[in-house]
Amino acid sequence: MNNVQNATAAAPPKRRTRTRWGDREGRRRDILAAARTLLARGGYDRLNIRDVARGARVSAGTVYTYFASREELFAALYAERLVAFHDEIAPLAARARTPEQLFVAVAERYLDVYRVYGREVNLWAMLADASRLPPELAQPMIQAAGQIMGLVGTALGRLGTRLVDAELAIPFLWATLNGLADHFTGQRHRLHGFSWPDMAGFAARTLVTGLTQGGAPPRRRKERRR
Amino acid sequence: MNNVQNATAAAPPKRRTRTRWGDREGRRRDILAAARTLLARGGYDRLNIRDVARGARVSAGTVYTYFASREELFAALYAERLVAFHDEIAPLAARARTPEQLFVAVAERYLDVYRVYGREVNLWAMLADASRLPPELAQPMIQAAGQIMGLVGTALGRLGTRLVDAELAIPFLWATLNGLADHFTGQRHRLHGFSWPDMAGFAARTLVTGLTQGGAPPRRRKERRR
DNA sequence: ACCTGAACACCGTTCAAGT
DNA sequence: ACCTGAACACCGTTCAAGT
Repeated sequence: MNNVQNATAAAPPKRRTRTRWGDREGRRRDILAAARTLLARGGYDRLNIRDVARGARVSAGTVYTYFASREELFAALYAERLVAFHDEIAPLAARARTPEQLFVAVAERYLDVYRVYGREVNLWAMLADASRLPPELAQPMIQAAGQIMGLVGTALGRLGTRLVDAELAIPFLWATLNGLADHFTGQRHRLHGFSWPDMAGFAARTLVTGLTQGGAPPRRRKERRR
Repeated sequence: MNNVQNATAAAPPKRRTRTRWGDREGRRRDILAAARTLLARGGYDRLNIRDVARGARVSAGTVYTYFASREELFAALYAERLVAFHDEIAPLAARARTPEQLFVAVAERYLDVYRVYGREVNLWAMLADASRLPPELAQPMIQAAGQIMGLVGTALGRLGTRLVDAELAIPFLWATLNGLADHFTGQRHRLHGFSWPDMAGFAARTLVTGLTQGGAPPRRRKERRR
């Protein structure tokens, strides 16, 4: 879906020189486009309202007639990115032949998302107290997150993977994936020498083994199945 | 000049009421104490240089004669906190009877560290390009981190836990622990209903199982050992 | 009705001036 | 020698004033 709408190159000047007034839709897109560019260049730190305004050819004050805050502007782009992420991993999830492959493919793509959107701001914290984000921005994010989880769940089902405790496994995987992404999008991983592919593969094998065979209380030591 | 450098308890007030001048050691402690209080109250966001200065009863400019930047002041406290963390978990690591217990105990304590120091700033990224942090601040952090890893390694050895690939397992565990801590110190975990003890226990069982039994390339399906 | 941009209330950091 | 605090260069955000 997104691909068609993104053909916003060479903005069409309906009016004369001053297309400005009236077209709020178009200006909103201009603002989002300028913000997207800044974000891609340097993450949340680079998302400067004055730069956004300059990029969208409006004044700083005008940005605030479209988005209540810098955080909200960010949230709008994040929601959009989650949908794109879903669309990216959908074919990969359908194609994966093992749960390990699935994990590696998803993690690989998630790295790009995290690099731009995941570092400084915790959007889910904003979602948690609902008052902070207007429903029209919160709802798409929640929906996209749900669809991503559904996608993974479906793929695991197709592969016949039986998780020990799916309810706990999903947030656990989500936290783990964030931890790995944080590790590898920062410079922290330079303190040891491992590459992302090595680590992603190792994590995939470890997690799949743990999530399909683990889960019994730690004391018992007979067989894995009685 | 002074041979007995370690006898710095109870700073001698050579001057009258204004002990201020001269005693740089003491003032450095004042600044760190003020910063520590602010940090405990609200994390990196609350670490405001003007507030630190006020708390230490010096001017804002003076802070910069002790620490080159806000980040460096933070780093000094972080290094200190890592040493305290090591001392906290040392007896727990010695007492743990299973690797799962070890993980839960360490993770539990780490949550407090992460809540204050781990959120906004990635110190390890600073460490990675060495020029950004002076050696006298970097060295204690690296040393503390090494001692913590050594502690965990020793405990695992005592318990007879054989990791599939210890070299990869350590950074993997570190990333995972950070991911879980981030999940539970933010508000994100409210989106599902699980408590920290439930999740910590689940993570412990999953990771121990995965790290002791996993690791083989995903295609082979015979026994765990040939 | 919609937009502008000066102004406000903050930051981290610097540096001439004081003692 | 050491400390001060005004000043600088930035922020996100607001709002009286323009069109």
